[in-house]
Amino acid sequence: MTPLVHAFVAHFGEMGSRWGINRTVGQIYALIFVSPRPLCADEIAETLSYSRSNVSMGLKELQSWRLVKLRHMPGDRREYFDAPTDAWEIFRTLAEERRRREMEPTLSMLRSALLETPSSDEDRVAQERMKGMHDLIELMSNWFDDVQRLDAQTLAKLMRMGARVQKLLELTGQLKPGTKE
Amino acid sequence: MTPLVHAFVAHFGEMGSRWGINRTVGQIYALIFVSPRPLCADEIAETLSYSRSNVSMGLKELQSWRLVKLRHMPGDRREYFDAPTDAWEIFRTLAEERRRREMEPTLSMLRSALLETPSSDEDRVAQERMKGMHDLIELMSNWFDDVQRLDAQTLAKLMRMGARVQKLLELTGQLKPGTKE
DNA sequence: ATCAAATTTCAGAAAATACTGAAAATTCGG
DNA sequence: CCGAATTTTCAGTATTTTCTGAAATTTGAT
Repeated sequence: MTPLVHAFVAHFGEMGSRWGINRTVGQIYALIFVSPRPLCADEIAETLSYSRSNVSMGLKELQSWRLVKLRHMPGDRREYFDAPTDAWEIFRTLAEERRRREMEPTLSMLRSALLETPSSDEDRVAQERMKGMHDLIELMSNWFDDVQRLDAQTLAKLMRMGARVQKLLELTGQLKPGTKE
Repeated sequence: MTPLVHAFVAHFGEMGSRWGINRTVGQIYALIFVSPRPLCADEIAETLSYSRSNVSMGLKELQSWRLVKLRHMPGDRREYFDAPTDAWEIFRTLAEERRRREMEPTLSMLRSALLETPSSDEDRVAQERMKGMHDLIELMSNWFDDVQRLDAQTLAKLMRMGARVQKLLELTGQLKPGTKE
């Protein structure tokens, strides 16, 4: 590993826990991401000094996140892995997986909590707040869904417009501030 | 705790680790969020059966996330805590803190990695990929910044428009698909 | 200033998570 | 279908993180 790659891999190892993956998984991903060619488990284990079995589990985890893809090299039975390099594609995948893992379970818990008949004033207050949370999460979830369908270029343009989008829409009369709904 | 509140608190405890906070912190937050009045550390420790010191640390953590606010009750020297109930405000806070904790460190690592002179073809490939990642993270970061400034109502409207925003902007001629930049 | 009430700190215990090596299972060329 | 190459599983160990209780510190009313 060159010093440049080493620094990148180490950073992903350190950040891993903040991102909800562990050190090994972070480092494996980083290594595959910058590698000019697909890597097999043995090479990864060797490079990062992790046991073969740990790398195997890490690769499973990365596959479940859809962050790495399984490849086969002609005349070699080993499994090789590479990672999408298009940042937008990675972002889409991550957003989708995070929604699925971090938002959906909460959304369904909230949905059923809101169906319960409140047994006290406390419960009524609690349900009110859960309603606010539920509605926002649902809105965000649907928005994500929607926006996922735009192509990367359009999305990039919209992002570069940022808040100016609002001004523009006001002009078209589609978005009048101060109007309900 | 009523069964309704209990279910909510338990869910936040379980999801905590996925969200980058621990079980205690998740439960403390959930409890404060649905409570009709501010709570003091002792009440929280009592209700959740955690030690007083654990609750103290959890509250520190929640304050560092700006998810709970310190309050004082007249004639009582204990510290009470409540949480913003406006879902949009919570979302803004979370987005900002997550950017700060999960994106900024990586952005600065990438910035310095991109300043290095590549020592090989491997490094050149690695830098190319890091550039793609850097540019997207930076774009998202700036977009967040920008969008944070819009008021909740406008933001909600924009989200409800979702992908339709694109169609509308095409009409105004501000966003022509297939045009570079 | 004093002192009791309240909060924080921190070293060590408990719990959860990550990692390894050996054994089991799978895969595929012959 | 045999057997070597490869991957996966899993029980046990190591590491990290969380949690507690006791002691130290801070706070504010008198």
